[in-house]
Amino acid sequence: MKRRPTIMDVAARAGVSKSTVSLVLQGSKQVRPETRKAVEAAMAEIGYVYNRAAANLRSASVGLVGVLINDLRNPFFTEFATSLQMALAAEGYATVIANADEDPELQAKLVGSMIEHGVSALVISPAYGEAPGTFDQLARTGLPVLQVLRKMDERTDLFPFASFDYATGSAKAARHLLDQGARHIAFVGGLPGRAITRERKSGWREVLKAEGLEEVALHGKSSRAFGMQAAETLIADHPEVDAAICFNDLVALGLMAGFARAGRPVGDAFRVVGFDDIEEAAQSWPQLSSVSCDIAGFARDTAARLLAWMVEGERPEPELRSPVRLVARASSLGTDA
Amino acid sequence: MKRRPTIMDVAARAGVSKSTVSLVLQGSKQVRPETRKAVEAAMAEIGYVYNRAAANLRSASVGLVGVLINDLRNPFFTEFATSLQMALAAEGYATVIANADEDPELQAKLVGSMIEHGVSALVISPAYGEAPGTFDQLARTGLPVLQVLRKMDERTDLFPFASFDYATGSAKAARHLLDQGARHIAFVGGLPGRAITRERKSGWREVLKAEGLEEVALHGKSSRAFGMQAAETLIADHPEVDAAICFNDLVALGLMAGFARAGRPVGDAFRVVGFDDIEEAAQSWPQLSSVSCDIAGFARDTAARLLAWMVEGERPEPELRSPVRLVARASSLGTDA
DNA sequence: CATACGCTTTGGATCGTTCCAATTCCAGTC
DNA sequence: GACTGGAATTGGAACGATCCAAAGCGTATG
Repeated sequence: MKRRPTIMDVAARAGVSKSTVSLVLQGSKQVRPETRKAVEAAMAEIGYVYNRAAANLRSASVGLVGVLINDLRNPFFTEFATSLQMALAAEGYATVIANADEDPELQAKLVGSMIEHGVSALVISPAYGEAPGTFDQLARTGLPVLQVLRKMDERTDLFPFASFDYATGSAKAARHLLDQGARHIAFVGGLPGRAITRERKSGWREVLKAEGLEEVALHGKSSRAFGMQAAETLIADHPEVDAAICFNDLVALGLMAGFARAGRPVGDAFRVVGFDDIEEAAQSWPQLSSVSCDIAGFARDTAARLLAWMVEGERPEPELRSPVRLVARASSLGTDA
Repeated sequence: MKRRPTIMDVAARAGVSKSTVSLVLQGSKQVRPETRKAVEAAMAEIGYVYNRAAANLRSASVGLVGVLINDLRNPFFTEFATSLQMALAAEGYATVIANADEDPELQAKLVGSMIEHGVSALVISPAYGEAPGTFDQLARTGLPVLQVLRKMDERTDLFPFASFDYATGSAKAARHLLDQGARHIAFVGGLPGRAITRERKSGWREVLKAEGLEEVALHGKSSRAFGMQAAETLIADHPEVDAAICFNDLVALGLMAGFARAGRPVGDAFRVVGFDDIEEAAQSWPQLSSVSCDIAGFARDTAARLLAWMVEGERPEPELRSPVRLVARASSLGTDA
């Protein structure tokens, strides 16, 4: 088993000093082109691979960004993570993605592991729950840390927060359903007590209040399964309800499947709007109306804000809300449309 | 801006030498419990964080595994990656996940980046296409590399391969559809010419040949959108077809949505079986029959094989096929069932 | 009281890179 | 031919951990 070649081996092979090799590696323009060529040839010949650990030891590490996601199985978050990775890759930054699986303890472990591995910044969509000291540990490192999509720590001066303007989206959805003739709009999904549930309900609630309409809300896990179950509940216990805003598209798709199973397909007699506008929303039957969050664009903005912070030292504003857009499709417009 | 504390600072604070601190970090049992306590207290007080780069420099790096996935947006692969990460985390290994986005060049860059960051092993579900020298580069490093789910490099002695026994699954699905009374079974989805498409078709083809039945196959991207389009094609051009085996569940769900849109819901007059048994299969309407690949179990097995290789030096067998299971649901049994 | 023996602890060398100050090189000038 | 100045190159120190051989310490043994 031969050991991995180092810049010393490259230097010997190319007949220069290790310092010169280092300069070539850093793309310095003060080495003569011929020397550079020779060094590069030597590297190729002996199969040299850069040892970033050694480099990071000497100079403050740059170039590795940690992305920690509460639930990577949710396509919305997957899309965010992969878009962010691509945006950062375009700028020459490597990314490590990890999945906390909604487990605050695992999340704390992963944060520790990322810091140990020398990430120079962190983007985190936190898991809810008791995370003793995770954010204190982060604060102590002084690393740039961005909270996105969810907020665990209120110190947004330390950990700036960015998300979407869900409240306005929710209001848009409610107005749209009223325009389509709905009179009894339920809210379905979302765990009670969470900030994001409050936000996604707030616009709906205000519109209903303004119109003097009654509020029906069913809370639960944000899954397809809960959506199906909610369909049964609505049909049995709230027959007057003729439309629903769902916490997210997964719930909405489950709800539509539930109505289909009961022989009452969604579209004309019952209208549905979801949240997130995942890819599948445009491909379901009927096509699902949804409050569209441009997650890829959001990921690009996040990358830009993070880089401005890392490179220019320009601290982002503590709280940012990206605008959302209502995409009306057959599930709220009716199947003839 | 204060610099990050080192073991020297901890040592000074605890009144011991740096070597002792190092022993504590490594959990050596030859330090006196009281000394350990003192060191741990000192670490907590000054907020010490371990610098893994420095450690890896001295001792051959252990504990970081790279996971490179061709398409992380596909829930099947997301499930694999996250399950693998959790299985490895349970053994104390950190994992970095990256998404090659079906781009061989990006894949080559990511492989390079992972090696630079000192991963001690790699699990890769490769993107198809020209990847000049990516695997040669890997071979030179001598790292343990496992190919999973897809095979790019035929040198399975160097890069052992593991996947599912799709051929048998495909045969099971075809037999099942015949048992349900179908006579004209189409195969839908999968890009032509790819090994995985051949595998997932082969069992179907053999069964049809044995029964002397005609083969209809529609190839295309493995997406919902293609499934919907395929539904139209089948209805228009192949009205005799009364069942379909789909390349994966996404295509099957799209196909079902397409039939629903055409007013011909799947279940009794037309039967469908998919591949992968993703979570959504059990939650669609009608529920989707699927060739179930126990991806979480597969991920656990992969972790075990990888660790045996890394730790014991026990090279895995070059090719492994995990068994699959047909899960029959309403989409093939009929909606009354 | 000297010796031996575990159990703990320790100083120095080391890993592969970058940074810095110093040196060499080379053409141009007086 | 000596001197100058900028460009190119170089050797040594440094980064923060681990590893190793050796030393310290307290107790049991002869």
